[in-house]
Amino acid sequence: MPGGTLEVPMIPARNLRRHLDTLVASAIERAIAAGDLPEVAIPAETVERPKDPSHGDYASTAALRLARAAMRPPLAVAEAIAKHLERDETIEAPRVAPPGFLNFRLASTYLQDQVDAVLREGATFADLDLGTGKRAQVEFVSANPTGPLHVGNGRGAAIGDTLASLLEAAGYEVEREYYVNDAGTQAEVFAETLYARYQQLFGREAEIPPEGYPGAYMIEIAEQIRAEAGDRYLRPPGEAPDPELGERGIAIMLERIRATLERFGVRYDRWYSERSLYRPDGPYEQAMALLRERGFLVEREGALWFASSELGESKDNVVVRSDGRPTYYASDIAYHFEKFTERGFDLVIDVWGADHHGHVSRLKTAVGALGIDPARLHILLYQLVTLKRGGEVVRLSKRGGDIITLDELLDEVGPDAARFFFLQRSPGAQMDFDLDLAVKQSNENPVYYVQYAHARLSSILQRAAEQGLTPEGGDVRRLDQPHELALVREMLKLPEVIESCVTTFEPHPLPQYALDLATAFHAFNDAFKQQGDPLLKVITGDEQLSRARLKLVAAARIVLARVLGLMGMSAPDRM
RNA sequence: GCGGCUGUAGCUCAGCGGACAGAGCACUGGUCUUCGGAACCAGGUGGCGGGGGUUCGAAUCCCUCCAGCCGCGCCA
Repeated sequence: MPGGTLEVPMIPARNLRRHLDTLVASAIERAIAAGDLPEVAIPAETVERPKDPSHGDYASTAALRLARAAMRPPLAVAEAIAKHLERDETIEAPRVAPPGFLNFRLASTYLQDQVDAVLREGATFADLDLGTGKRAQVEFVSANPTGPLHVGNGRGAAIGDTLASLLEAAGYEVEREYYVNDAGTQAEVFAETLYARYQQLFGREAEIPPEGYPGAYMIEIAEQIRAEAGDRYLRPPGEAPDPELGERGIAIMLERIRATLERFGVRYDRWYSERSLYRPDGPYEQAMALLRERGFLVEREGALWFASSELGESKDNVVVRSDGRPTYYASDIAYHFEKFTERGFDLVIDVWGADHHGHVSRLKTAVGALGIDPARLHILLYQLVTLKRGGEVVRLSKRGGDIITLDELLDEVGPDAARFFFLQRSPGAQMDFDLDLAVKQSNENPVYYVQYAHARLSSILQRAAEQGLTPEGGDVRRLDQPHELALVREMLKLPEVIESCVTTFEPHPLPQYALDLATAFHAFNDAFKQQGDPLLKVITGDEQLSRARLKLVAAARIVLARVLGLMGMSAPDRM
């Protein structure tokens, strides 16, 4: 640190946009005070990133928005704002561009200083404080433990897990949860199917129920139980199965699901049993009591209904069937009641397959009826996945039980590529998963392009270290080449990318950003080849310059590793 | 029938009120005796499903039509 000079706290990259917004707003105020602009309301948040980098790093549309109220041409308004704009260390002089934009370019010295800032912040670079002090829960996958996870569940897993990581980066304290449907009809049918397969192993005639699970995995589970417990669950013909058999089967299925997810890089903080909602004086009883108290429960046709039509829903919905058993809807109400009250999450995110979208509004209505602000619940829907191979759609037939499992996908393309491809598309878009492209270990595959950049970064640092060269003592002011500054510019976008992902609850900008960052690095790294100038290499004869560039390399590596980490992908040092 | 999602470059998809519409793949032509070529540079490609409207400005908002998918059980 240079001594003697006044230390002004540097504007961190994560606050740049807001900082520029403030600069523009106060410039407008001063312009008004000076009589260069008439009295007008000051627009908020006018600064954005222009699509075209030649327009600068940021641009304000304030003049375009004010023109009408100010009764002046937008260009004149822009000039007036520019005239009064206070400059600081972050930007160069703003430029006015037709039809009335105010364009900002980050100052080279600011960019250079950010390299040191990244090195100082390390893995916490790009952390935000949006969620500081708040607790969030992300519940995802939550597939019925009645069969193996399929490819669609993989999409939900990638989205949910990455969203959780993004929330953590934004300062939230996050819990990842899997809701286990171990109660209800599906679990019963599963148990019946399992008992049928189990009996078959002992040579009995037994048929799986019409709506049962025909997949071969049910035979495997039955075999596993026979191997562990012999004929303990065999009952006289015609009798209902031992409830413990079903439980044991579900436990086995769940363990398989857990192993698949682990392989995919997903770890849960909690596996929440649906059945546990029904404990005495538990969430189910409490939630229903509260709804009854508030007059939202009505008995009709022998069943108990939630009077959701009074609350704007298209119809009422059954919560307790006429046979006395609660519906899944009742479970979900109780489950969410428990999330908000007993566990006190500030924010709850459910990641669901789009086939459940009809349930979204109903659940939010119920949450509201329980006195909880429905805005605290965000339900993220993702569309179905189609697999493609050789340009042909891989047909998925659920009937025959020959779905493509997530395990099979992981066998074929590996977790890193699978996650990258799942994350690339916005959740709302149906996606085609191109197996051919995902498997390719070549430049055609964006996954390797990104990871390769990380490996190259690592390799440079290592090679330098072998020559006794480290970033230590490098002077970032030596970083003045266009490719160097372009790389820094790209690095500084990460906090904004994270903020955007978190506020929209959608992680899909991450892969594109990873690609952009990798591109900026590759261009920087190969500039010397392109320009035929060996002095542009990181490791040159100029030791001080080398150290400065090693700082840039080390900082870029930190940022790229962070992005890969957020996506749940590995950041290899060699490939 | 009602409701939701989707329709953007040859393919897969971003962009969702602002500056000539972008990325990856595919395609074409170059670079470099390579700090790892799984690299770099350059190039063409569409005017955003059709129509109407709002706006200084629309792929982005509104209306309508068309197409695909999903939902509308005392299944989850």
